Amino acid sequence: MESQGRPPDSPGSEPGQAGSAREALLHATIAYLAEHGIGDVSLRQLAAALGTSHRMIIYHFGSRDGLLVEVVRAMEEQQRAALADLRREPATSAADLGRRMWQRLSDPALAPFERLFFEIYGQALQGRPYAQPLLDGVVDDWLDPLADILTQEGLTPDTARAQARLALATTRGLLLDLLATGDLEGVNQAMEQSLAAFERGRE
Amino acid sequence: MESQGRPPDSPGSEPGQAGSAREALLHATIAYLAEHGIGDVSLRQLAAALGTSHRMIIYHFGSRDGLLVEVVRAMEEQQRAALADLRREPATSAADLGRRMWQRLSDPALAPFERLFFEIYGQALQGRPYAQPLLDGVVDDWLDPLADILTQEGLTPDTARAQARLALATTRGLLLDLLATGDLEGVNQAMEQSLAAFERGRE
DNA sequence: CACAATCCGTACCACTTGGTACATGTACCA
DNA sequence: TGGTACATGTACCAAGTGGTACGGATTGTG
Repeated sequence: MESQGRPPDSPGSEPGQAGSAREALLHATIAYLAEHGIGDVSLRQLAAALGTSHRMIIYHFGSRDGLLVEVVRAMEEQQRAALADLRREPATSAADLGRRMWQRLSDPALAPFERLFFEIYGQALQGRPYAQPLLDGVVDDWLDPLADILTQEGLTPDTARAQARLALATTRGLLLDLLATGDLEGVNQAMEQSLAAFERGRE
Repeated sequence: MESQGRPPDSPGSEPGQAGSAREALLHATIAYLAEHGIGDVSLRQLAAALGTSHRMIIYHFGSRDGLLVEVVRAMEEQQRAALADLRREPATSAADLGRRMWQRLSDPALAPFERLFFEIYGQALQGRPYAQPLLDGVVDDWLDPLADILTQEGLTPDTARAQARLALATTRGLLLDLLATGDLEGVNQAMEQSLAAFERGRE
């Protein structure tokens, strides 16, 4: 008599996971936070906006922070998926690959998520516990695949790693700029300079 | 009979400003926030930590957000002062100047302030009103002086501006990396690659 | 002196917070 | 049919929130 009673709402979810109501709630939360930020959102505000009660959030995630942890985790998964996407595309050169990736990231449609990313990043740097999971791997998870691409271009492992780190930092720095100023053209020029300098170094 | 009564505690402050008690409170606040972040700090916690009462913060700054606005403003002033410092030093080349500036910024002693900076930046991107003053000029205030330095090196105004933007973004991106990973050596290597690439482009 | 201004503390308020207790509904299985 | 786990709503709580009212020092100036 170890499993009786009502199963989770929809049986089509991974084993060990709670039901799909939880999943739906999680994704709705991410969409909401992308628009409103994470800073001033209370259980009740959030629940009301999501059309449920704060009790449900507690039920599914244990606590407010429990929910936020899951949000961060889900966002990391999204990032990793984007990275996998990127690597599947056949690209002519590393620089061109960078160009395409940048074009993707600078799409205004992604801005809300990037704002959320930097907000949580900031919180994580200040030690807010729910945000900590983002910090682990926020750099390292990108370093290996980026360095891979660059070693395939003929860079030595050490240079490739440093260059990967640089590319990541440049991208994030320019995103920060873009989100603050909205000056897409100016930021694009800066990115182009960076890529051009890299190409010049390759010859 | 327009100015009678008790003057501010210490007479050594700008005219039109409130007294030095206010100033002292402000600086103590900055020091405190650098250590604890801005996210979860309430009036009362802050007042207690500063050895005063929350009433005093309201008295001097009108509201919690009023204080935070002043904190942000003061931090901007600090940034501008650092920039002025930087430009006063005679430097051999733009790249060397960049090296020295980076050495300064990557000093662990500055980490708390940089964490605070990025936290507020994140809040500003989400529209938190007190943080908005940081957003105006967070890029532009650096662009002109940096572009100046680069035009003096012989770059055309357009390239100088783009390069300035790039340098700023790279610096901030690498700081973000450094604060998350603590890997000073790795980040230094990336910065060195960036500066080397710039120098290579100059020949 | 009396007045004015700065400065600061105590007490209080209405409201919101995260979280809990408990009852209830619902769908499944034995 | 009755039990059980999932799911959800209502009511509640202690604690903390930003902010105000008000009273009182302190320290100058006329």
